[in-house]
Amino acid sequence: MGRTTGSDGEKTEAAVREAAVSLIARLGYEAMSMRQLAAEVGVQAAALYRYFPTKEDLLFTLMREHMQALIAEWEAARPATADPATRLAAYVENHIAFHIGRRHSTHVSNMELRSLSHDRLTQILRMRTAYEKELRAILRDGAETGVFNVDDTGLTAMALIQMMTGVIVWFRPGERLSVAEVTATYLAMTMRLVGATMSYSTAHPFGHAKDAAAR
Amino acid sequence: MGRTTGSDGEKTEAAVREAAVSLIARLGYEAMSMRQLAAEVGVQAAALYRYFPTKEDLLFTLMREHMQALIAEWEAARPATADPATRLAAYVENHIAFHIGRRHSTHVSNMELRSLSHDRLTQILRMRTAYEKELRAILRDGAETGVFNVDDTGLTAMALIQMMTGVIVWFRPGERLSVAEVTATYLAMTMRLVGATMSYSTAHPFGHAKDAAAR
DNA sequence: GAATTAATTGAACGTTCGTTTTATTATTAT
DNA sequence: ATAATAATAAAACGAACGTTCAATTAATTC
Repeated sequence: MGRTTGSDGEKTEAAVREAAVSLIARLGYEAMSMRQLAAEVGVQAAALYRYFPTKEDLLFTLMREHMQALIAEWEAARPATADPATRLAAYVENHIAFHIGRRHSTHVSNMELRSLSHDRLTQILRMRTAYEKELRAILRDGAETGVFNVDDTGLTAMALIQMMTGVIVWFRPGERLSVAEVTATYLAMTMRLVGATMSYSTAHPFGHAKDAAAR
Repeated sequence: MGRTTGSDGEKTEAAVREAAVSLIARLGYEAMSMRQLAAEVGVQAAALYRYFPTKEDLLFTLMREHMQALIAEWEAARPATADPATRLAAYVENHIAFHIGRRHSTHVSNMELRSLSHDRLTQILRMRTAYEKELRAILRDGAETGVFNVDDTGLTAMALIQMMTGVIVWFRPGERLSVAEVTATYLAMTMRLVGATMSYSTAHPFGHAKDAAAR
């Protein structure tokens, strides 16, 4: 009853974050109790409040960092070229890689939005909108230069994002398909969907035969 | 204190179902309390237990009837033809119309699966799989007869369903786009996505110019 | 080595939860 | 009318919830 030998604030906080993402993804935010989370970390429930003032603060922190990481990875992967097809290919590849790599975190950020307060919901949605805006810009450029055949930029962006993010619902690493195969197939579907007529280059030119060109 | 004048079991049960779908869609299953639901119906919490033995029974009933309705509507809309493109068009149109018309119910059935017991989860997933199997069969027939260009039937089916169902996330009736416009655009995207080369007929040939043919 | 700070425990708080029980009233059948 | 039944209210149950508080021990600083 008191401080535990070898206890370390930073390690405990990291363990709490990790366990929380996993538990919330599996049980849902409302269904996960602070006592359950504490047990998973190997600590008493009261100890959690040293790191997160409330349960909602914990949820918000997880979501904010998820969105920040998503935006940061896209900014790192964004190609310098102005060619819409190449930019779209990079967006698809980055999006799928990120979401497959962070399935639990994505589940949390997509399914638990209603548990946030109004202000915090607005913050998260702002980040999401900023990320989606990048895709809309690519589609618009492609439509204007005639390399894409898109009816409605906004609608197509939403459809593509739903399609791509949906990969986490059914994809399980190590089963029938590899990440590279899934990415290649989604890339091909995306290019057909937007009616891409020109070739495009990809960040992984030697990964798979289908990567090389659209049609 | 006692039976209320004008009270009627059937009406109360219907009111409970309706209020439950709406409340669960808005707050989530775990976050909705039986007292909240009762208040929405205008009744005491204890009265709910006359119609549903437990909260989970209520959830399961809502989900089962949602899935049954989805399958029933598809069986009613399924065209007699063997032409894959026409069948795919009918599937897309039916799917989007159903999900836009039952946004709340869809939200419940898609987001609250983890609150079901193992056995009941299995039952719901079985129905879902049966429905998705229909789409896979259409894609397979199209791929085999050469009218579709599809890499992976199962993956494409999942991608299409995620894309189509995702419409409920952003679509709001009475805003920028009409249901007919959304359906037509999704149909066009679907046909490009599967690489359809032939024309197809639709159940709503006069609804929109884009309905008439692929490309 | 003493004082300070960091990390945690254990117990408790008031609230709310799903559910049950019992009594009471409206409706229906006889 | 009277008996039977259907539909509810009111109150209570124990359990679990998020959170707080005081005490206690480990690590760090001086």
